[in-house]
Amino acid sequence: MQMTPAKIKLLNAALKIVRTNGYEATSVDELCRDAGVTKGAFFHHFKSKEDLAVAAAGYWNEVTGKLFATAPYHDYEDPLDQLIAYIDFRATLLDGRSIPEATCLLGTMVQETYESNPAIRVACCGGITGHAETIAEIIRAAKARHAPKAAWSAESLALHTQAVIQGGFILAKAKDDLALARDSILHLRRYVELLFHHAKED
Amino acid sequence: MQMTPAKIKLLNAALKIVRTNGYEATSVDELCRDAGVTKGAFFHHFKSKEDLAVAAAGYWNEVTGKLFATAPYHDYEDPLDQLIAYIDFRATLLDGRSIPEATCLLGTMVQETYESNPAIRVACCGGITGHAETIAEIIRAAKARHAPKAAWSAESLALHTQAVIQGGFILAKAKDDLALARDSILHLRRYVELLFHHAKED
DNA sequence: GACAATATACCGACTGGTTGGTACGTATAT
DNA sequence: ATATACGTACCAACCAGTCGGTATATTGTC
Repeated sequence: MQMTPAKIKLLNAALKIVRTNGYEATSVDELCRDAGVTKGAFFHHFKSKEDLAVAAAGYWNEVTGKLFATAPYHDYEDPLDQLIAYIDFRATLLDGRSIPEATCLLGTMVQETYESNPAIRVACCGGITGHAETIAEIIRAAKARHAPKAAWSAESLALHTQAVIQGGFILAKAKDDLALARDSILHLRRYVELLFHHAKED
Repeated sequence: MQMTPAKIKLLNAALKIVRTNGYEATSVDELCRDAGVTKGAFFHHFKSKEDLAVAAAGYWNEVTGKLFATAPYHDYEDPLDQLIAYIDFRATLLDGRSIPEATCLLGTMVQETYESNPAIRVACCGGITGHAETIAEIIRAAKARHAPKAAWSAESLALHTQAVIQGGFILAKAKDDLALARDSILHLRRYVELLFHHAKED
């Protein structure tokens, strides 16, 4: 998708401001000010504020999709190693970042809009489940190799990884400390290890 | 704290509407309409909308505090059984409820307000960590009895339980299905079992 | 126990600023 | 000559919050 400078600047502003203040508290004027464009430009590219949010979710998926596609966890041969490395990678994504920079646009937006803005909810759902599916693939391979008889499903565990990460962000926001998100990711890592360690014993 | 009818009605309206639409999207007028009182009553009892949010967080802690204090998980003798029963109890709290009814006011509010409304953030933090502390006590006892040498801390695991629950709510909102929250709680249950099962082996 | 004084609980019209969105103009590229 | 990409001025609706008012309890005084 080829994008004009004003559109990209508006999307980047949305990523930044919405993650900081949420969707409802973000005004179109503030978005325009931050992007350095006018309202005319805004409504030329997006037919409404809701439309911008949906586009921002898509843009977020593009940006983070590339980040994960080129991340080092793919380099391991054993899918279980890949999974553990993915979890560690999620932890390193917190390093040196402020809370708004570390948190997820989709989780932030869907919390506010799930009842009132179906279009945004669907866009956020697509992004989260889409990413979870890439992790589910890794888990499927790990399960096939190391725990073929395990009772849990790869899809469910993949979604659980996302729940832990999102929940960690909420605690981090509440306590104003990303260390809480890191701690929860560490528990997640231990869970996965125990899960496969346990399966190997049988 | 003795409360006048209008105040209680406003707080109950806040619990309902904020969990549905979020803090920013909830207007004072809507709150008054739902509570069946006027704006005069609102600003008589609360000096601002932010003040209402802080009071609502306190009210939430009161209501849920009683719920957990009288919950059946306390009846077990073994603290590990209590912990597992607590997790199961959290799962049953999802039964027959709509998403707004099942979700946590504090997690919803802090997501939107952590940067812009410090007073609300602090109130949410207090509620979450306060509840986590009651769980940490149970975990401390369980650890002392069953896993005294374990590497993880009771406080950290207690916070992790809250992160999983909060994260489950986000996935549930995204997919419009509370089953996702239930699934994550089930993974949490398994994690705790593995954690203690593993410790006993050593 | 009568009466005034004061405080509390609530009402509803109003205000000034902000909101998302529109109408219309212009510059540039094809 | 037409479409795209903006800019500027503007608007009605809505927002949180105010203000002067009333009704009812509570308290102090004799």
